[in-house]
Amino acid sequence: MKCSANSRSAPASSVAVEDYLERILELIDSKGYARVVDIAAGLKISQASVTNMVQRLDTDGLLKYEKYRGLVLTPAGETVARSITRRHQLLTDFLSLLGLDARVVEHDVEGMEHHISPPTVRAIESLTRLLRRRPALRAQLTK
Amino acid sequence: MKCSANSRSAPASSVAVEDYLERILELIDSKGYARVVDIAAGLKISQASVTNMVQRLDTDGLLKYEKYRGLVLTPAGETVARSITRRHQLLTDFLSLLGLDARVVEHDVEGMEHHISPPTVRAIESLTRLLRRRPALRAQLTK
DNA sequence: AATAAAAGTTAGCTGAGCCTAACTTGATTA
DNA sequence: TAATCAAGTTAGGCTCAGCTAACTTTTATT
Repeated sequence: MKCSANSRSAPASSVAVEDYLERILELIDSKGYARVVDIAAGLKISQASVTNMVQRLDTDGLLKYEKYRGLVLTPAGETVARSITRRHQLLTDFLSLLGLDARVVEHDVEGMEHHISPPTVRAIESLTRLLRRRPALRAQLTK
Repeated sequence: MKCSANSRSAPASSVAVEDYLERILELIDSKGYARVVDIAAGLKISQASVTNMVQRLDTDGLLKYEKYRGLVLTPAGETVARSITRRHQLLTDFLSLLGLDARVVEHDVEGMEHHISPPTVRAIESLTRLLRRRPALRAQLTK
């Protein structure tokens, strides 16, 4: 067969989907629930766009959504959300260790986090540990 | 004023625009010219899509395009193209030094290259030099 | 020079993901 | 409890960047 592994699944979570799930997980972890209005504010998009996407994420089995009532992540959705969150945290740690400005870090991480595959995540984790373990290395980075 | 620096410019080169310019530069550097059919093959999209985009890039001042005749990059286009090419090369070198498989490197670089800003480029260059200079460090990365 | 093949273009369509405006639902409070 | 206001939803529209099918132009072959 042409398609990989699971025959009836969502179309390999796009950048937008990952951004939504990441934000939703963060809201749930911090406030206990995720409202449309907060997701919209967090992603700096309109509430209408959020409603739309949330309906699609429900259809795709990434969350359970009840009109006007609220939403919860499904295990599948939480897996994606945790994965992107981990990549976000890792890249933030890594770039920060290189001495980059927090604003640059945030901006670049937001772009990069959607594009690193598991082996690369592991390799950067390894490198990050090394840089932490041996602060002297960091001193050699200037210029 | 609200918009930055130059009032009448292209909309801050999207991922797609960067992909086109990168491919065009590579074709010009290797064969001396860039044909629609080769750009299409390189990016794995239809010739029609290339024609469309090339017209837009002309409008945006990133290349000079003459129907049926061919195209050349403008200085502005070449600047963008060289910048993305540099980022591509740098990320490829960097991830390869971490011991990642060539296919993974290629895939991830293609995603990441559009999202690293100049300070991050410089920081990763610095780190890459360090890893090259001290091969023993690389040995400590496994696990 | 005629014709066949390759390259390039146009027209029209699609889907993702955003928007605004107008409407509905639910929560708050007078 | 009724009115108000915040939150949520729907409808319709836009841009970007891709597609196919049909057509035109250029190049190559005979």
